[in-house]
Order: sequence, then structure tokens, then C-alpha cells
Amino acid sequence: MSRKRWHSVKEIRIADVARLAGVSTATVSRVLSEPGKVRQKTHDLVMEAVRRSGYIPDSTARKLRTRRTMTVLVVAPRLTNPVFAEILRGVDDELTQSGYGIIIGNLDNRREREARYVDLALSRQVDGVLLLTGYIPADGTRDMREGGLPIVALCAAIEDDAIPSVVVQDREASRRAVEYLAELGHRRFGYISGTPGSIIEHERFRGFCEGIAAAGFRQDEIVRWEGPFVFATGVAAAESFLAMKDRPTGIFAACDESAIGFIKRVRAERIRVPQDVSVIGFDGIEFADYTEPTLTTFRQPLHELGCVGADVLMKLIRGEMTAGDWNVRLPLTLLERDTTGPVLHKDYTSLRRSAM
Amino acid sequence: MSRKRWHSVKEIRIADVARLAGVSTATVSRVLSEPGKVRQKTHDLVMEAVRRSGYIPDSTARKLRTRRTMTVLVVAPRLTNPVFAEILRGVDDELTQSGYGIIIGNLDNRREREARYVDLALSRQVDGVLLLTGYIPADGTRDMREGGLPIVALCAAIEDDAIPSVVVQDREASRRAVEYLAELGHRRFGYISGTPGSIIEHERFRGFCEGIAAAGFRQDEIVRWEGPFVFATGVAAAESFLAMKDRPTGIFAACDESAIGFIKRVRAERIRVPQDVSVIGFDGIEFADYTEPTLTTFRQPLHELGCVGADVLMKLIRGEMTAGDWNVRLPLTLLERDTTGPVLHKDYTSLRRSAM
DNA sequence: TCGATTTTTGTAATCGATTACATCTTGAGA
DNA sequence: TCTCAAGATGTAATCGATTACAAAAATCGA
Repeated sequence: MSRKRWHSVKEIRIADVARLAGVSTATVSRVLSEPGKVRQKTHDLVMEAVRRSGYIPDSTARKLRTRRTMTVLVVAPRLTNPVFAEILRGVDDELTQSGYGIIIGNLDNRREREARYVDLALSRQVDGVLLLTGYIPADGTRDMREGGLPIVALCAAIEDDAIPSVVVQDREASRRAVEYLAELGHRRFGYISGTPGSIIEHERFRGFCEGIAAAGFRQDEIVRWEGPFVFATGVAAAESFLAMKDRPTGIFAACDESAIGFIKRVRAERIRVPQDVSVIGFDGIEFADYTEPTLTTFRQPLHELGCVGADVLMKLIRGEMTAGDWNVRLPLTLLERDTTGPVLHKDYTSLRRSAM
Repeated sequence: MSRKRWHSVKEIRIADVARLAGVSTATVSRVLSEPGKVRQKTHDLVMEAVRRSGYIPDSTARKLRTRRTMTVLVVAPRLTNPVFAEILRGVDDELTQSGYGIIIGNLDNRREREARYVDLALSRQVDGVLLLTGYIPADGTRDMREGGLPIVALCAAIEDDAIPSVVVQDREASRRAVEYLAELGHRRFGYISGTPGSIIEHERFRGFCEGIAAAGFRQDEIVRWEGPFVFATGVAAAESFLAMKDRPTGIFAACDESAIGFIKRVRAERIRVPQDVSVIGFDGIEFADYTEPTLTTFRQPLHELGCVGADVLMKLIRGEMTAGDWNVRLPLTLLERDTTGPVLHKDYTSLRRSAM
């Protein structure tokens, strides 16, 4: 009753328009969805009736009949991370062209929320799913796949070969990061991780280790700090770093935010970047252009990632391709900026001591 | 036909479950949506059939019949702005409790996209709308309101008294910003605007002007730089600032991002913050905690804003309140940090010259 | 045990569009 | 003018759930 009030102003159905135009509902429907199927004269008559009545089709009824929702679900681990916001822009730009809408599933870093979105997808509220998260469990994705839902994984290839993926070359870039630091003369390395358990983190760490090996260093010489993809992880890493005696001089962070957190914290203790410690980030978020010093990092083609991912999903939905035989791996760009530099002293800690 | 393939694996309808359990569809429906209305024995029977068949109700059909979509539309001007991401978290947290889902309408700073979301709302795809944007035209909101849709405005009171709003005290805070700068001894002020035409910008500038007047300064003594709520606006303002002869010493930016852009740019020219110029931002985004120096700014209660806004919308949808007689204005907190300080010299430009 | 009442379950209408199929127009060609 | 195919339009079934109403079953008191 109270709800009724909200819908009381306009309640025009297709039948009303049909009556107004003196035609059948079928004709009205055709005018609105199959242009060219009706005679010009009738068409105009109907359009006039639509205009006059202010009729807007009920999309729910349409969806029920056509079995198409014209909506896709995008599951992201966290919205406040600019990386996802940027990818989302790409997705949005692409989907809009096909007339599709987006429902955002924000996990907010809480994995237990996944179930909700699996349900949502399985109850046929969407025509497809775009996974920006790296750790949806094989279970959920399997359910969706078996439910017959097109899925595309962005950001990280899910451990499920039947799902097409569009990802960046995380591993290659991470390897390159070490190589770059080594070229600058660094010999002791630190790694600030991303969300433990996420595939992205896994890939980046793996690339880092490969780089260490390739540069001829021993695995046990590296320091690894764990934490999610947030500023605080970098701060915590810095605390640990500051307490060390034999500090690494080349730090690779699995995301820009933790790199920035790290730098902020160590600079507060008068440690200079890059003279005392070099830091290289990952992602290339816009913030990284405005930190001081400007962060050296890998720029992800985020917008492109979103566009390509959405495009693949559209093809899947339209049945223009089969799942499983489609994988894209986009390259990253190393932005050489001001938080990395050559090693100046073998042991700057002793230098600092004398300076104090 | 190709579409069919995607739905071929599971096609279990409520009738199938009913047959399997040896009851009518009505009973199955009741078990699933009106617990306690069926006998325990029947209930178990049905649940077993549901479990065995893997039945998941078709939400579209349910929506059509119940006339409730259990979804709300949230229109945001731009997703990459962390302010909106944070508000969205609050909205999400609140709506989830009521079992509601979210469709995000991202304008991406392009006003012409509004029409799309007005259509979406009017075609009954959502039960309500949350407006995070400050500039949806009166037209669109009027259409929605007349279409009988509950709407709540966040971030800025729309020029439409019939719409409830939950906002922060933009004007008061902006006035306080000037007061604060004046207390520090500043006499020449600069204002970096937000997106022209947005109500938020309008309010903040108005507060700024009120502050100027209250502190006893003349309106024509202030400098105003225009641009959207992005980093680049601050950078552009800095360029202009650097080219000035008689520079202001107290700068108020309508958002943190432009404040940060400004600071980054002027520091590149060896202008010291806050010794040479004080800057105060607005929003209190997380990144502002990590800039160097740490930004002085107003912290918005973003999460709370989202929660309260969602709560009001829920009440509207449930008919527990009437539109128009509900307005909330949340206070902001001034974070006194390191980009503001007392005026050191009347004319630092001459000082700099002699130092060079 | 019986009837009245309450509880549980079933039947069928309904939500508002789309669309298969049937029917009616139209226009070209004979 | 008539025939026939092509094109336009109408009728009614359909999508898959919910729910008003009816009917049946269970419960209770006398």
C-alpha cells in the first residue's frame, strides 16, 4: 500500500499505448524493438502515442520474456583501489556501446562476500560475469560456468583453463623490476607483498623470485613483508625495515600503495629515497605521479584491460566464440622515475650513524 | 540458438521442484519466501527437492510479479575519485543488510550520460536512486520523482526541496578554512575550484567567500582558479600561481586532489610548503595522509554519509517516511597537518630572488 | 464423534512485455 | 479485374515466479 504510492503517478503499460494508437500490443512492441518491421504510417501513430503517454517499457517484463538481462556483473576485490576504478571505466566504456549495464560486486576485501555474487549470477540477473578479483574460489567459478554463464577473468588467470582471461604480464614485469634494481647495483632486496592468497600476488612474487635467480642471487637473501594491497602494508614493512640491521637497498612493492606507504614512513626517519633505498612500485596509479619523489613503477594498461575484457565477454555472450581458447596478456611499461637510483654506499646505516 | 547453449546445463524451474517434492508450485514458493507458513514435514520435503535439483529461483520472474527489484541505482560523477568509492562502501554495507543490490551509474564526469541512468530508473529496474552527483539536472530528478521513484541526494542538496538529502557541512567547513588561514596570518588568498556547475563546488566557494568577508577582507583580493575535481586542476592552478607577481600565501582547494597537484607543482620550483605558501584541502582522502608534507584538510565522514544516505533511502522505499521532510547535515573535521603554517615573510618572492 | 475453527495446501490468475502463428492488406503481374 | 506472394498486423501463448482465493486437512472443544 505504501509502496503503491510510489508507483501511482505513471502506470502506463503497453496495452494503454496500443489502445491510444488504435493498434495491438504486438505492433507497439515491434515499433519499439524491431524498427522497419512496421509501416511508416503505423510507426508514426505508435510513436506519437508513446510520446503523448510518456510510456517507458518495463524492463523486468522484457527480461523475463527475452531471457536476456542486458547486464553484466563485475566483481572487484575493493573499490577504493584506483586500479579497479580505472579498469571499470574501460569496461563501462565498452559495454555501453553494446547497450549493456553493469552491476558491481564489491568484495571489499572480504572473500566471504563472494557467495552473494555467485548467487546473483546464478539467479539469472546477469548475462555474464567479469572477474577482477584474483581469488574467487574455483568452486564459485565452477558453479557459474556449470550454470552456463559466460565468464571472463581480468587481472589474473583463474586456476581454471576453461575461462578466458585478459591479464597483464605480471610475472615478466616483476622479473624486470629485479633486473632493473640489480642493474643499478643493488644486492640486497626486499619484497612487499599484496593480498596473500590472491593470484596476482602469487604471480608477482613468482616473477620477483625468478628475477632474483636470474640475477644470480640467493633466494634466502631476500626479505619479504606480507599484507594486503593497501598503504598500511607499506608502512608496516617500513617499520620492520627500520628495525633491521642489515637493510636491503632495493625494494619492490607489489602495488603502488604499499610502495608509497613505505616511502612515507622511512622518509619520516630521514632515510633518503633513492639515495639510501630504492623503491619500485607496481600499477602506475595516478597518485604515483604526485608523490615525492615521483614513484618509479610499472604502468598497467588499465583502461585497455577493461575494454578488451568487456569485448571478450560480449563475444562470449553473443556466442561468437567458445570459452577456453582465448587468452590475452598485455604488456606493462616501466616508468623510470625518482624513487630508484644507483647504490651510493655499501652501508649507509653506518654513514647515517656518523652523521647524527 | 547460440544463446541457448549458455542456458542448457541447468534449466530447473519451480514446477520441476514441485513435481520432485510431490507438492504444488505454490508450496515451493512459500517454503522459499515465507518460512513458517508451511508444515515442517512439507518444508523438509521441498528443501530436499531444492537441494537435489540445484534449483535457483529466477529473479527476473520474481521481480515481475512482486514489482520489487531489490536493487538501487547509485549515480556517481566519477569512480576514480576515492571520495565516491568510500561513500559507496558505506552504501553497500547498509544496503546489504536489507538484502538490496547496487547498480552503479558512473557518469565519468560526462553529464550527458545522465539520461541513460534516468531511463534505467524509469524503466523500473531499480526501487530507488541515490544521487552522489551534485549536478543532475532538475529535469532528470523531476522525471524520476514524478515517475514515483524514491530518491535521496548525497553530497549535495539538489535544487529540489522535495528530495531528502544527506550532506556534509561544506559551506561551514570552507568558511572555517579561511578563518584558519587568517589566524595563521595570511592576507592574500587563493581558491582552487571543483567542477564548475556542480552544487558541491558552488557551496564550497560560497563558504570560502563568506569566510573572506567574515575575516574582513575584500572579495576582489582573492584569486580563483577553475577546473574539475582532479589533480590536473591543481597543477594548472600552480602554473598560474607561479607566473604571478603578487602571489597569495593562503590557498584553499575544493578537493584534496587539486591541493596535492598544486603542491607537487610548486615544490618542483623550490617553493616551500608551508613556509612560502600554505595549502588546505578538502575531503580527507586516504592519499592525503601519505603526501609530503602531509596535507592539511577537512575529513569527510564518507562511510557514515553512505550509510545514512542508504538508510534514508530504505525508509523511503519502505514507505516509513515521506520525501521532503528529511535532511541531514554531517559535520567535518579539520585535520591540522603540515601544509599549513604561519606566514613567515611578507614577500617571499624577493627572498627567493636574493637566494638564487 | 462431530462440527467449528484454524492451518496447510492447491488451483489458477497475474505481473507486462515478446513472439509464434494466424489473418488480413497491399501491390505486382497476368 | 483477379491471383498470389510478400508484407503488415492481430490473437493469444509464453516467460517463471507470486499470491488471491478455494479447498482440504488438521486441531480443538464439547
